[in-house]
Amino acid sequence: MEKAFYLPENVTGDQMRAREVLSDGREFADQLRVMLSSQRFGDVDHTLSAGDLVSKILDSFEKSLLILQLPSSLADEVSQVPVNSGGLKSEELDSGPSPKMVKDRRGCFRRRRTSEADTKVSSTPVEDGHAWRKYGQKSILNAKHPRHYYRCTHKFEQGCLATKQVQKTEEDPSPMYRTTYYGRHTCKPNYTDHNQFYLDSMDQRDSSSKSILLNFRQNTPNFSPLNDTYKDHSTSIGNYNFVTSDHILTTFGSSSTKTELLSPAGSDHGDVISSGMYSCSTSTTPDQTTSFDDQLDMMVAGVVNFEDDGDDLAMDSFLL
DNA sequence: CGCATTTGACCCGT
DNA sequence: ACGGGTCAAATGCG
Repeated sequence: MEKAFYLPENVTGDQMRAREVLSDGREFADQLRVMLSSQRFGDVDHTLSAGDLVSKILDSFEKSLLILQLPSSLADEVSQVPVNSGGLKSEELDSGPSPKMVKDRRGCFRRRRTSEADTKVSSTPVEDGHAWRKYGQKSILNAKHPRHYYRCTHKFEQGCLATKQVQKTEEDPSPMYRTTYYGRHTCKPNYTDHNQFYLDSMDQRDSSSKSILLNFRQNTPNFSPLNDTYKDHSTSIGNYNFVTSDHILTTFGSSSTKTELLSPAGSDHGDVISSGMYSCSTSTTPDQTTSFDDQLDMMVAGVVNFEDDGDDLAMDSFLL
């Protein structure tokens, strides 16, 4: 089934709001470019303020994308709200946990409807660097093994609605694990998590540890930042910057894992944008000092394109 | 003792 | 009615 990314009619208000937010992002990116052109990397204080700007840019993108995807994403979120979130629930909260009333509320959640799902199949259970808490297990019809249900550990602290399902499939040569992710991680993992994941993915060095780069740029065919120089050093994890060798990588956006993005489920623009991480990598070597500024230009240009032509996002993705 | 997992109940969509 | 997703009490574990 194909998911409509955006329906222009009846959403002019959202469109205008998205433009406003994207304009903010463009302004922040511009400020960042000015900042970076006046100073080079290596200054700790400067890096911190640049990080603030990156966060603001990120926030603008996140908000605008959320606005533009409101029809579907909102429906998904609403579908996960307890049915009895009205009078009955508040009544119980006021009177304390009465076992019988609590029992009556069991399972009173609407089932998730058709939301975006990313599926990954691997020979071992996926280690995606996120903290999951198991909340259920079901035997599935015509399946030899039960399905396991996980939610983000930070669901209640940070309202993160990401969930995943893991099912062992009976393949002939060896058992495979099918992991299906629902929703995006809106939580902020701590540095320890990130560092551990970073180390893990660097250790594994297999196909699942490849990074994906979503580069905001115009359709300029002469620009190819992903030459061999970049391939071995760029790793993107969550919202933080990582320097590997002589490269600095700035990662935008939150995502559950990189490998999720490689699944067929993210084949259209809407899915990729909604579930992906948006990153921009560059080098700090002297002969490539213009790269970061160029890419910031392209990131801004991508926003401009978006505003000029809402249907054509003019964004390309690359595998590193 | 606090947190995670297990497991049967409960509810929703088809 | 049934299958699947989620809740929450019971249980396990460090």
